[in-house]
Amino acid sequence: MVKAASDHPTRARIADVAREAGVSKAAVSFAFNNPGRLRPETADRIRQVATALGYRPHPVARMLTAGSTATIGIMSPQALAQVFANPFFSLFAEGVATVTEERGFGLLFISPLQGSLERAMARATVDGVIVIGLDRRHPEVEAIRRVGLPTVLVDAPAWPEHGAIEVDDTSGARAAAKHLLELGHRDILVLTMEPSEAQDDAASVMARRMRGYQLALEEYNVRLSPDQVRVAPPTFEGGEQAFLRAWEDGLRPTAVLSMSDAAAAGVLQAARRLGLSVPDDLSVVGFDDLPLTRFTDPPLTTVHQPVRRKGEEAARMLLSALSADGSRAGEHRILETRLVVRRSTAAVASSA
Amino acid sequence: MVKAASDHPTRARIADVAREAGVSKAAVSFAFNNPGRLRPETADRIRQVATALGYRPHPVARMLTAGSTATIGIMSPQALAQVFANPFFSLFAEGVATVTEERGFGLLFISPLQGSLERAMARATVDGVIVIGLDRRHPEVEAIRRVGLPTVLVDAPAWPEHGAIEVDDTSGARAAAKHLLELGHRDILVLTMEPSEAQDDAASVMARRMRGYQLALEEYNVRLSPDQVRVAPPTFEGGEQAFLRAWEDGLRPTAVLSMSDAAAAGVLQAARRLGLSVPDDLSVVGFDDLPLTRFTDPPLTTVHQPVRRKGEEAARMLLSALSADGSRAGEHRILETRLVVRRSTAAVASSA
DNA sequence: ACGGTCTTGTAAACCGGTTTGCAAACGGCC
DNA sequence: GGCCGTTTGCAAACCGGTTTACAAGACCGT
Repeated sequence: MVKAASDHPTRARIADVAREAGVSKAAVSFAFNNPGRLRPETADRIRQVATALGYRPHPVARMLTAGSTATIGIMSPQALAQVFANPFFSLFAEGVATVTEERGFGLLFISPLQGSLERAMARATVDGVIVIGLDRRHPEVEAIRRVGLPTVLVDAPAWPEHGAIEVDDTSGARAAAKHLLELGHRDILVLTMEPSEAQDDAASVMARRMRGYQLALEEYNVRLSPDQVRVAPPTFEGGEQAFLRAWEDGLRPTAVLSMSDAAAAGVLQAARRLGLSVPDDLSVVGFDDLPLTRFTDPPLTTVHQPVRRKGEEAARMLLSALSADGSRAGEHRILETRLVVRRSTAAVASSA
Repeated sequence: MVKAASDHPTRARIADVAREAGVSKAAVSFAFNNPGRLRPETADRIRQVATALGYRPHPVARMLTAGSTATIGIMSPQALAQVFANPFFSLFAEGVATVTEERGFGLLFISPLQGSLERAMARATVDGVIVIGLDRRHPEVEAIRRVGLPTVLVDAPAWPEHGAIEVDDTSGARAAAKHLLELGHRDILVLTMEPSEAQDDAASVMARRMRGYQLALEEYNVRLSPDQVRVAPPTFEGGEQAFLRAWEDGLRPTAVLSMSDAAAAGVLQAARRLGLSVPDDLSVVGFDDLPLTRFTDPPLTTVHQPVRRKGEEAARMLLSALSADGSRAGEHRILETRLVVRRSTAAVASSA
């Protein structure tokens, strides 16, 4: 292995400082971490030599003896580029970051390395992991578990020994559908986020949301044909395309239930292109209540979930599991969702 | 120091595996990293014992001997929460991530720890750093330099020995202003991102953009009163507030030059509230060309800068500096900007 | 002058791996 | 049977710090 290259010429080590200052390595270490053990003037001299040499203790070596990294990982199955492109993640990370930062912890993003999450996991120098976007079926999850790193699972039912944070997707989705039904809509297009195989896992976010929709629809005796459920990746383009295609296929829904705000925003755009007025000709409901709903025209009716708080709670749980007390070790929280009615929904037009 | 707590009960160490398999530590190491050195069946047996014990080599220890962390840092002076809330950063990080990930590097975010970037720096286990949002005046930059970590500075002139990536802010800003002037606008409100002290540094992004605006204005003999230059934090709310306040102060600009897209979007919203039609009554130009411009109504005219590519280039430069060849060590690149005219700008109304 | 406590510093062990140098066992060949 | 080259494994050194256990002086009281 070609070491160096990383440490430019060669950085000063503790031994260099010790030699230069005419003391032992231990003394140098004390000068930084336990100055009380040294005569003040000795400590000063050592520190001076250290700064003169541009010495900084090698963080990795320090971690090794400390036995902890003071860093936690956020692990997700997507490539990092996708993660950052997704405003949902940014918001979640924001929540995590506020608490880790406040407690002096670093934050490392763990994403598949050469396609393997496990490989990435093996290289990750973290004290604990927050897993998001991974349900129990993923084999990686079992791998993580075996490694025995403290873990909090987000949006997925956890094993009893680990913490978990979920959100009441079903109620939120149900409220969204009910809202449309109460406004008189019967012809509804549903936009889900991923192909339906992924929905088979009853524990997945999408399955839970779909169940919520269905619950409300059944109350009103409305049936959804398979044609009325379409996949729209949670992006602006995803929603735009999906709606346009549905329109081309002859569908003429009066309302859209989207599982993501981004796709909902795309639908807004598509509607404009088709000359449809929102909400007069078409009602649209999103999901998540991301900041981007502030930009849309009209402002988007959507299901709010406390994404940032989800991140905060996950971080707090994990940190508590790390700190010896471990009070919240196996905790399992479900946060609430609620419908936020803005201006993208209205009563169905009286006739065609 | 309370070690453990991080390693749940106590994870298996290499010595445990060695004892259990009846071999030496060296053999265990070989079984993973250099199986050729062992008789195949021995290697197999060792690996079996290892997985049985749930052993994974301690990544920190590994780093220490490897002499490299295979991780690079993105350092910014803002708190992480702000970083993730800022779509500009997300986009930049996206660029960085695509190349680091592809090359098998991890990504660590470095932000001030208890107010000190230097402290954060000291704890960061990285092979190199990409610095963004920090100009040369920051004392921390000198500190980093002393530490001698390979560095690439983004949006700030670098020292000769380090790489740097900039963007031609001035030309972009100038084109934006010129565009408005050609449309006949003479009464223009400028929205900058931070208080003016920060603009004093001629090297700062804001100063460069302001210079671009001024250059165009001078060409048309248009003067800006101090009142016409306002601070709007690069957020939706920032732009909204700033415009409303200007309006209250009696200003009646026909156009707005915003240094951020987010603030520009806020202006759009404010205009709507004031009953102004964009672009008929008010023209708005943003900066950066972030994805959010897709959501605004009307689509935002803005200055495009290749944010993602900036991230990619920065990462590539740093990685090249790390790899022994170091071909691009002291490189200094300036990427282009260009005006993207969409639908938030139009000729000034013929009269009042 | 002597034993006891405090101060100041050092040597060595340790964290958990990787790598080098050496040695025992093995096999082939003359 | 003796010599030599491979295989296969081990012991020990090392990465760069921290921490423990101990020692040498200084200081103190009696």
